Amino acid sequence: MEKLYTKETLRAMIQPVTDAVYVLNGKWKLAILICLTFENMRFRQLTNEIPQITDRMLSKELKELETNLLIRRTVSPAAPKRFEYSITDHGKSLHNVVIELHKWGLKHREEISQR
Amino acid sequence: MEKLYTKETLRAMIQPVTDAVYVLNGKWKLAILICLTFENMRFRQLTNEIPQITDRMLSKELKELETNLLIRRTVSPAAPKRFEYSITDHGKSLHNVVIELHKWGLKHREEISQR
DNA sequence: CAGCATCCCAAACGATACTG
DNA sequence: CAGTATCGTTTGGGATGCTG
Repeated sequence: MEKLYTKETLRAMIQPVTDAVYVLNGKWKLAILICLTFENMRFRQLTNEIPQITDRMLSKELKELETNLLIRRTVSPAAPKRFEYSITDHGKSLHNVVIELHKWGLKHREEISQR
Repeated sequence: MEKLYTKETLRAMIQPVTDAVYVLNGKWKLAILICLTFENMRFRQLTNEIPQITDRMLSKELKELETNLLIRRTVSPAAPKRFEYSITDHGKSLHNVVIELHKWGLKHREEISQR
């Protein structure tokens, strides 16, 4: 983001960037997405992967992720019914964002711990 | 984030990614950062660039950004004193994150508006 | 197992007024 | 200009218990 960017270009970035963080916000959203990146999971599996989360919050966060088309909930028709959560293509498109956040998160921890 | 990643690798990503969004969270943080990417700015300039923000919120967000070493506040010694905010190298290191968030934010808006 | 309902506390945010 | 103080509202989130 050097001076290659005009003021107008930068101004135009604010809204999309703000939108993005807004969607990803919530204490557990990224954790859930990262889990579902590895494999489809059921509700109880997710609570095991993310031990501190409560049922209430998992339920809420899953709904919001679904609303934003980042994950999908499927019910197997046959008894016993299985409820499974999986990441959508749109969710997968967060790949680069997650990678960059990860890199920067590590860097930031170092930076902060040094002072 | 395909199956190149083991479950352990993905588990290890959760904390850094969560750290990163935590730091960037707050309704105006990225907006401020993007503004300061273009040029150093004074308090009142920032409120002009980001019309909806209140003095209180700008003040709060600036402090948090400074605590996290993303921006710097400098006071010119000569009268009249000038208080200026500028982005730090660490703040600039968010470049890739911002770029990816921007790209994804645009994509997301399209995705959502289609349904 | 897969949640939802309720209650409650803390943090985020906004509006307004005021100060050096 | 560059903020701070105070107050009220809204949202986020934890604890617990209940349901199909």
